[in-house]
Amino acid sequence: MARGRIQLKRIENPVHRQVTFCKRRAGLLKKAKELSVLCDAEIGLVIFSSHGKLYELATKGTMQGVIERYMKFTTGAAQPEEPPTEPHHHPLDAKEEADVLKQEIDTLQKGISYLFGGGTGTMTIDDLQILEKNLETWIYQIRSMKMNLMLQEIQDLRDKEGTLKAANKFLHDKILENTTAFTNFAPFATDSTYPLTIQDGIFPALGNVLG
Amino acid sequence: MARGRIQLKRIENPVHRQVTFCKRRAGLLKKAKELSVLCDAEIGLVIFSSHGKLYELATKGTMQGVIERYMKFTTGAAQPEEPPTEPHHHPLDAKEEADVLKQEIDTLQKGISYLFGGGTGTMTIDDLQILEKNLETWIYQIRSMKMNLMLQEIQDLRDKEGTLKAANKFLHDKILENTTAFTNFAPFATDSTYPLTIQDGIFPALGNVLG
DNA sequence: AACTATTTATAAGA
DNA sequence: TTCTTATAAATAGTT
Repeated sequence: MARGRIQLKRIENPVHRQVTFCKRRAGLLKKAKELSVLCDAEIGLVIFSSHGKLYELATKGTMQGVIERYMKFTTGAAQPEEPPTEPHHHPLDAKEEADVLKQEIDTLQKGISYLFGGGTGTMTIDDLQILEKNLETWIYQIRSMKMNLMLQEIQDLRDKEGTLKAANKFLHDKILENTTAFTNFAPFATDSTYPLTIQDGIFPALGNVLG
Repeated sequence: MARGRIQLKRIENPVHRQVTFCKRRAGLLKKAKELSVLCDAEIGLVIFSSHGKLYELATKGTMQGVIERYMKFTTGAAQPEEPPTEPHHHPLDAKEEADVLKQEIDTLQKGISYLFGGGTGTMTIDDLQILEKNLETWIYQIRSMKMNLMLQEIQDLRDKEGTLKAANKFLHDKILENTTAFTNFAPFATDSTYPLTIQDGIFPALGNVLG
């Protein structure tokens, strides 16, 4: 970020890499601390250097606390949706798929780095071809499956919406009818005409939805 | 850091705090990724906003992997924490996730550009192979965008469904109420009680939906 | 969400 | 490593 840009790729010179690691690590830890203080956020940051050394930061408590909170969050949030009534209510976790793709992309990126980084022969054409095939297949299969599920769910919801709209209109009309009949034939029971007024207050979106 | 310093303390104004959180969170994630790539480090970063929302970054694999490595490191040669179920992930906002992936792809594309720019200028087999992958990332980007739109539509339809369900139940109850009052006070108008029967016949899915 | 004046971070050099 | 310094990035305040 100074005296010339740098490419966003692994620094090959080990001395440069080490220096940059020191500087940027310090910067990153500082930034993390600042964000935590300024915005009242809990942050856990773990850095393993390429040599395997560990650097860590946990604001608001210990790293254990952050990890536990993370665990609770990830395992807890994934569970609570499982309505057995509908056949097409699979949780659409794009996250899981995204993680898979992210890994593939990382692998691919590493392959490219090897390829033009002196050509030390770690990645062959065949390796890349296999990698590419895998990625292509993965993307196609996962996307295809997910797309089908999503299209199905959209269709189901649309159908349900239509049914509900029709039912709603029907019931609405019936209330009008009943109210009219009621006031015509039994004016002494006018207290039962309030629903229409209350309804508009309770469901302000109703006109929008039914209109 | 711009247009005047800020105190290193919690920002009291909630709007300012939220804006700063967004900006600095993006900056921190970017810095973390850069450090990982430049210096070949494995980084796990977990951010809980003050409102409890989770943001995470794991370079080189999953957060589970980082946590396990951290555990192993801190507890010496302790057992790697048993994987609870799957490397489950919370349903992170799809747009957010797509943005992250878009950045990954941008990085990948930048690497490809570098390869082309720094090369001899002629297209080798390797170059063509990488170009092919570049095209693939474009496909992915387009699909990612489409997925976001679909997820949004599903959410909208779900919201609408909720509104309709509530409105429907309300109207349904009102009909019951009216009908009861009616038959109590005006038994001569029993023909107005038919809706409940017809309703079940016309909308067989209604019970399912409302139940 | 953009813009821009400043502050910060940092790459290169010593 | 650490210091310096020129320059790139980040971002606070504003629109």
